[in-house]
Amino acid sequence: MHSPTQLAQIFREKQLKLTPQRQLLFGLLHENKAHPSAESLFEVASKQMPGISLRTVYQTLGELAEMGELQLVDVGDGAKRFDPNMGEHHHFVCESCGSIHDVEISSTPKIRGEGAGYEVNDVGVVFHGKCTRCGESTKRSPGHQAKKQVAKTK
Amino acid sequence: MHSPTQLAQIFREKQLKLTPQRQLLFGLLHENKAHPSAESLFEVASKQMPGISLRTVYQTLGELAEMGELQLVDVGDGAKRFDPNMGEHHHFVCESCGSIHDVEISSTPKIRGEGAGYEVNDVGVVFHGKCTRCGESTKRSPGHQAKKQVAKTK
DNA sequence: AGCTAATTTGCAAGTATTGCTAACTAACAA
DNA sequence: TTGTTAGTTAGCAATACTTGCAAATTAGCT
Repeated sequence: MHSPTQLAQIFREKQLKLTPQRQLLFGLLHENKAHPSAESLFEVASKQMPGISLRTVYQTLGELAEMGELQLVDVGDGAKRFDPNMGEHHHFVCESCGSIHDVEISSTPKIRGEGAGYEVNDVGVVFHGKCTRCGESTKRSPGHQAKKQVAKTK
Repeated sequence: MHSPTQLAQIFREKQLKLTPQRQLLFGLLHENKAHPSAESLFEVASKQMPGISLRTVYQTLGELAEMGELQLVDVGDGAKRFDPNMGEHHHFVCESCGSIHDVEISSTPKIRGEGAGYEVNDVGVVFHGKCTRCGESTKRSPGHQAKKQVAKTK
């Protein structure tokens, strides 16, 4: 996604207000490689702006996604993740610690078989497995993080 | 997944009971290429066995998935889908009518970049776009089905 | 027919997300 | 600086999907 400064510009042009809530979120999302969920972003945002509403976080994330500034990532664990990296890439999810990493694949897969003729607008590839750290610790502890990131929220 | 007859055998061996509910579901799932959600299966099952509980459908689907008889497919539309086709394949979701089709891709993508070293256990590829029928009707109606299959439930 | 562990059910509860609306405020104008 | 107002925020209710729980039922065996 664009930098907070650029986003400010874009918002102004669209007659959208530059509220402190939005500015905070712009900053938190910028270059964020953690693939946060609305909830986890809310937690971080709350520290810097106590009282900010989870509803606002959802709202803003939704707007940014609609504007093409964020990519929605669904790794199948319930909550949607938001990724500011709009470049073509896919995701690796560690089934041990829940961390999500950007990955590049040799080439975006092409559909074959079954009649073809589909008009493909988007391809999502999600790998599940163990990340480097969790893979190593297999014979020691069952993962370096006690809980999956996802569970953190509750 | 195995045929209803084979499943019966497998269940017996595991001391699991062959209830009419299970038998019905075995039959409904066998060779089912519709990628049904628990709800949609429940609707169909209810016609043949009024009174069957949605809870039972969830229960049974969960058991079969755990036994490796069904594949869980998440296309990011809220409900999980169940696919008896355990062969290696991926999915195409029509963003117009919501239908899901099995697709084969030239080769399962391999991870490159970012340190690599991941232990990959599963790769899920989901294509989003327009299916043949919806692609055709683009200039006529907004899709051949009024509602997305998903919405059907509510 | 009787026993019992497995199963089914209904309902409450949990999680993630959106709809609605009243209160609030950024941005612009006077 | 103050006023105006359209755009925003925040809180809560409501929805959608799924699971936990406990009581009632039943398949499969003796």
